[in-house]
Amino acid sequence: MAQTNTVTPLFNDLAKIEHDRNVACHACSLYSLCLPLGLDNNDLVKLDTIIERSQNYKRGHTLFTSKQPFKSLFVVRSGSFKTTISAADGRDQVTGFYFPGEFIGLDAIHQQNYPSNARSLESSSVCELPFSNLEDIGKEMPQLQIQMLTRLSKELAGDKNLMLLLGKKTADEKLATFLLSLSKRFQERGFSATNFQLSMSRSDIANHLGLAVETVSRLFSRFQEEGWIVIAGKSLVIKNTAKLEQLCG
Amino acid sequence: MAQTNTVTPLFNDLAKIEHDRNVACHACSLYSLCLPLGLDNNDLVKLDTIIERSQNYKRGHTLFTSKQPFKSLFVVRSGSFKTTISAADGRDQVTGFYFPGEFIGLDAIHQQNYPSNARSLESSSVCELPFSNLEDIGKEMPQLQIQMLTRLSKELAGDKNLMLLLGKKTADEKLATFLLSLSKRFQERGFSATNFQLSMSRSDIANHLGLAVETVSRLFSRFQEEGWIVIAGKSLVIKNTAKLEQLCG
DNA sequence: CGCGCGTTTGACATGACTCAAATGCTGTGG
DNA sequence: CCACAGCATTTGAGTCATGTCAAACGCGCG
Repeated sequence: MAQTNTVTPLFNDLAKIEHDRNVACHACSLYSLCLPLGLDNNDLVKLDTIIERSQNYKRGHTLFTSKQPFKSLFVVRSGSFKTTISAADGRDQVTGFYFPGEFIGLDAIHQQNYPSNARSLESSSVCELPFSNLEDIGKEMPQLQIQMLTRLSKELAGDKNLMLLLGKKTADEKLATFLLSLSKRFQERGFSATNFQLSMSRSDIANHLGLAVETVSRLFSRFQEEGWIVIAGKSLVIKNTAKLEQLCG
Repeated sequence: MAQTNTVTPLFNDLAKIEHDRNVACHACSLYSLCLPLGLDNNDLVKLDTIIERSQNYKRGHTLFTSKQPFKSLFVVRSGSFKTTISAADGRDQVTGFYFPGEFIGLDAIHQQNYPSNARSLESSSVCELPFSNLEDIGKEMPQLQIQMLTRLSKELAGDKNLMLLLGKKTADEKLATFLLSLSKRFQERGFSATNFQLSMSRSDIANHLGLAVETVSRLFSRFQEEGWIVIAGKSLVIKNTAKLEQLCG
């Protein structure tokens, strides 16, 4: 249980990370998690001229939908987002949740229009990378393209694991896996691995994990009865990480 | 029903596409589907010196497993492959099937070891791209990196659709979607969209779709009773594409 | 402060799984 | 070339995890 939360607030608030639109990459608190990692100073300056920093969006803001032409990639600067794809009949699947430093729109690079939809789960902001520019400067900044390849590959590997989750895991295993995945990502961002806010709704979680809302609700209740977590609305405390790891399957 | 099968054999045999190890990219029958697309002549010559063409593997050959260090990407030259990832307890998920011209190993770029396993489903061969080299020549052949980005993005988009399938679709919808996906990929390779061989076992199909083998078997039987397909062992004939499309959900 | 929606909880239904057994196919060795 | 062994596939019967329907609750937003 002995967590080393050096400079960590009790509850994360990703929306508060960075609201200043004028912070350059080299001064951004996300520097070590974000795109510019590995770029030299010259390239960093170039990148700063390309990136467009968004205003602060409120909850439910649509970054893009599958009907819109692909123009830009986005990196979350603060807050969080979800992406979804829609079947012909309107059913949709939450394909991912995105936190500061993570890319949104990587699945769009190869085509005219975004194949998915992206919207904010809370007060949020992004850095926007116009893609036409990015392609042009590929030759000038090969290191940036390597970064892009790395990011794409990482998301791909994550999605393969989600396929394992959706295809093979039980409801218990799904939720345990999901909670630990969130935990790890919060920790990577310097927040507590055991105390955080779920910015997404129960129904978003259920949808993402291929479950019914009611099932997720029941699981939360049972996990709490068992003493593995404490859940109150959107606030989550993980009390028994080892047990959850064991549950992951 | 009026299919225009111009130069198409009755049944596809991907294993027969190209067995000559000495065919250079520019002369390869897969040229238009493969990596070199968009490269100028100079780059194509360079690429030819980098690529290593494998011998002909037999069914069940392991290209790599998740324990091995990441060295190369592979492009299927003939035959077909499946990739899987394994959970801690040994359960595994078939994450994809790969046909001539398609990349295997893209999810490995960002890390030391392959995160998944790849093995051939039939007599098969590959072109191997040692990745260290590829990274070095990124500057020289930016167009190649764009191709890589495009491929990665395409696979990512495909995987998002698989998440929709695994998370939201019924067994009927899953199988219909799967069969049409195969159909489309065969057609892209110049084969019949309605007559082909399933190189993967029922249990591979079941696993990939998040179903039990018995369910898949029953579905094949029922689809046949309904007159939508004719299935005999590994040979499939699609009789009613429209119905399957309607079933996709 | 009150309305509305998100969440929780309960009761019941069912699609798909598991277990079991028959059948069929494939590759191998005599 | 055929016979056999072993594995893949099919088919049937019964169960179960999770979904669906319904209703109460309560938090958060306006």
